[in-house]
Amino acid sequence: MKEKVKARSVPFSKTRNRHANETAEDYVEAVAEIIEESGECRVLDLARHFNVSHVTVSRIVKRLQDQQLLYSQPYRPVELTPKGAKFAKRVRERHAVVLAFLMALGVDKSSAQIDSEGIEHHVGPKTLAAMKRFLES
Amino acid sequence: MKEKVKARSVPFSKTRNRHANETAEDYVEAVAEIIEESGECRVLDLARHFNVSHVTVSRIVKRLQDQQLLYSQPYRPVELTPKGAKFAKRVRERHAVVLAFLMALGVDKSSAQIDSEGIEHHVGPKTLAAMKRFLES
DNA sequence: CAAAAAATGTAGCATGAGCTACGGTTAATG
DNA sequence: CATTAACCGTAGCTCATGCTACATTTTTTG
Repeated sequence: MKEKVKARSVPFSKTRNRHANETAEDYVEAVAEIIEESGECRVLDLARHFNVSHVTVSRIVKRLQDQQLLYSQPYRPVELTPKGAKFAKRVRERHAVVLAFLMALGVDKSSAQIDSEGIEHHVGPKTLAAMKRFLES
Repeated sequence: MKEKVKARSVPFSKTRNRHANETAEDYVEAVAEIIEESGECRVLDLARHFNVSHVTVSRIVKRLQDQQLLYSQPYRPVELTPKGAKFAKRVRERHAVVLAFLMALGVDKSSAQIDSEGIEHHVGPKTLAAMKRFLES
């Protein structure tokens, strides 16, 4: 007889959850950019953006909709909820700071673009502030 | 009327593989540190280090052994293969540079330690070189 | 406006990383 | 030296992210 599965006690320190949060940041950021560039964001736009199948995208969109970051209806474009738009704004600003910072450090644009996309998720408030100070000097 | 959104010139690598590689970096680095500090590295040392169950550790150790980065026998300490030792050296040096760099930027030690552990995995050769130049000036 | 093309959705599978429960080994110690 | 404690392995579950194959809906077009 199997026992009942107990509830998780510490949900957010673990790698799996951290990665899921990074995915949320990436998707919300991409949705905001694609809407800004082309007026609307389709599932396939995201699939091409992340170089991933549309299936992967639509499952993640569903989860982010459950988290009230995105909104979409079947066969319709993906939109940002107000919560998602605020989240996207923060993420995009942080990304812009990291990118500008790396270039100011002397990293070429191409490398800076690649590295900033990985680094941005791990830049805490203190580090972000330090990068801003550096950019202003 | 919407325009096509083209895929990024340097697309995201597949997230799952990226994460697996980060895990390899983290584990190899931790094994090297633990051996240096206490003479040997047990599965439970790693479990405590990453705040994870021993089951998770032993599965990952098994995979890294298949990749010839680690070596272990049942109920025995985990060791680095020659390949793993070289890998660990590179990873630890990069980590040290990132940590020193953040502190030199003015980030407090505690924040720098936390952020450097996330950032290190995404610091490419060009960015690493730029950080080293900064540290020397 | 019907047929073809494009876009999405669903089913079902793989792998990585997390867990608990349980059992087997090794090391400590009374 | 027999127990106990610590350590480790295996079974079997969840969830997140990948996929292909196939079904459905929307859009384009002949």
